[in-house]
Amino acid sequence: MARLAVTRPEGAPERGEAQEAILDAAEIVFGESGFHGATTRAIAVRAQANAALIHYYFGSKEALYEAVIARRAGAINDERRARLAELHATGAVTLEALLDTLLRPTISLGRDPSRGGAHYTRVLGHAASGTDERSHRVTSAYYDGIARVFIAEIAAIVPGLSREGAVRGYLNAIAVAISLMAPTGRVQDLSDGTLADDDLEEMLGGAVRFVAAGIRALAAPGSKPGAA
Amino acid sequence: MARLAVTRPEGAPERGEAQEAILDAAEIVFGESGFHGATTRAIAVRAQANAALIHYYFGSKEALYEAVIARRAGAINDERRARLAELHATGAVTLEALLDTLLRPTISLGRDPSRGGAHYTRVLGHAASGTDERSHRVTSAYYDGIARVFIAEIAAIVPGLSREGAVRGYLNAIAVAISLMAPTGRVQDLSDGTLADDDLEEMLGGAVRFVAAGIRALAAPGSKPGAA
DNA sequence: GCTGCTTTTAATCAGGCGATTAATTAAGGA
DNA sequence: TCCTTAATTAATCGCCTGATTAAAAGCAGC
Repeated sequence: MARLAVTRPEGAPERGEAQEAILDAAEIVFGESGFHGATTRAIAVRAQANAALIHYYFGSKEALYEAVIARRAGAINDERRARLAELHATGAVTLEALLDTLLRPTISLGRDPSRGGAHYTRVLGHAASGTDERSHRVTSAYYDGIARVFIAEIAAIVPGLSREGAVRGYLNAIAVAISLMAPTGRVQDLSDGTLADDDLEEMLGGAVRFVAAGIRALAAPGSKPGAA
Repeated sequence: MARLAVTRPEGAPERGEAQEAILDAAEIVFGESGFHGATTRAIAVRAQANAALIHYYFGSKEALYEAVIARRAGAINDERRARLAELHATGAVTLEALLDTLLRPTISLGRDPSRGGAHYTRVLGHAASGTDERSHRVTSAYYDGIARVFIAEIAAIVPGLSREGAVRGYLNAIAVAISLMAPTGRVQDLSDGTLADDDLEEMLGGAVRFVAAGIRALAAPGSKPGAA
C-alpha cells in the first residue's frame, strides 16, 4: 500500500539511506552475477538490510534492476547532453570531441570508486550483450534516445558517412567502451605481466582515437560496394 | 560409472545423436538466457531428450556449458590457425588480412544456420562480458592461446605499435565482432526502419576496415604521452 | 503517553531448480 | 539363449529462489 508512495512520490522522493544502500548493493551483485545469477538475499546481505525491504521499496527483483539502471543512466545522459550543448556553443565540434563527449561520462563514472566504480559498467555489459526481453527493454528505454542524438551528430560531422555507418560506428564505440570499462581480467592475462596503467585520460584518449579512426574508415571509398 | 567412458573416451568418442542434440539445444538456451537464466529442463525439452540425460552424458550443467564452448572454439581456432599459416605461406601478410583471418571464422559460423547460427556468438557474448569465475575460466582456456598468437602478429605488422596497443586492439576487435554478430535488435531500433543488410562480406569487410584503422591510430604519434 | 502512520523484522510460502535414483529397455558377446 | 553393459526413462529428492505476511519497532502530531 505505502509502497507506491515510497518508490515514486510526486514531489521530492527523498530516497532514504536504506534504499540507496540496496541500490548500491544491487549494482554490485547484478554486475558480478547478472540478473539471473544475482539473488535478492545476496543483495540484502551486502546492503545489510532485511530481504523483505527490497520488495517493500522496489516491488520486485526486476523493478530493482531497472531502478539500478535508471539511477545511473539518467545522470550519465544528462551529462552527455550538457557537454554536447557546450560543444556546440563553443563551435569546436569534431568527431574526436563528439566521441569524448559520448564516452567520458561513462568511463569517468566507471573510474570513480565513490560512485560504484566499474560495477554499473558491468551491469551495462550484461544488458548490452543480452538478447532477452528485459535487456532489450532496458537499453532501449534508457539509451536509445541519446543514441539517436549521437548517431545524427556523427553522421553530420563525418563527410560521406551513411546513416548505416553512423549506427555501426556508434555501436562499435559503445562496444569498445564497455570492453574497456568492464575489465574481465583479460588484459592482465594477455599482457605478460606488463599491466596496462589505468590513467583515465589515457584510456579515454585511446578509445576515442581508435573509434574515430574506425568511423572515418567506414566513410572512406569502398565502404558500400564489395571491395574485398 | 559409464559416464566417464562416454564423455571422453580415449580413441574415437563418436558422440551420439542425443548428445549433439543436447549440445545444440544448450547452445540456443545458454545463448538466449545466459548460464544462470538457462535451465537444464528447458535444454532437455528443446533437445527432445530426458532431463537426466544431460547429467548422464555431461555430468553437470556447468560441464555442459563448457562442452558447448569447447565444441565450437576448437573448430574456430583450428580454422584461424590454418588460415594464418596459409597467409604466411603466400607472404601477403597485412593488418587487414590478419583481422580477416581472425574474424572470418567466427562471423562465418555466426551466419551459418546449419551450424547453430548466431547462438554460439551470443554465448560468447555472455562469456566475454562476464566477470565471474566461470566466464574467466572459459575464455582463458579456449581463447587465450589464439589471442596471444594474433596479438604478436598484430604487434609485428603495425609499425610503432606497442604490445599494450596490440592487446587493446585485439580486445577491441573481439568486442566489435561480438557486438556485430550477437544482434540484440539494437541496429533495427536505431536505423529508423532502414534495416542493414546482412551480407557476410560486407559485414566482415566493414569490421575489418574499422578495426584496422583503429589499431593504426593507436600506433600513431601521441599514443603514449598525454596528448589530450 | 496515547494514536496512527511508516518502516523494519523474522518467519514462512509455494514453486522451480539441479541433481539423483531405481527401474526399464536396447544392444552385443559368448 | 543368456548375461553383461550401455542407454533411457519417470519419479523424486533436498535446496534455494522470489515473494508474502503478520507482527514488532520507530516516530511523528497532539
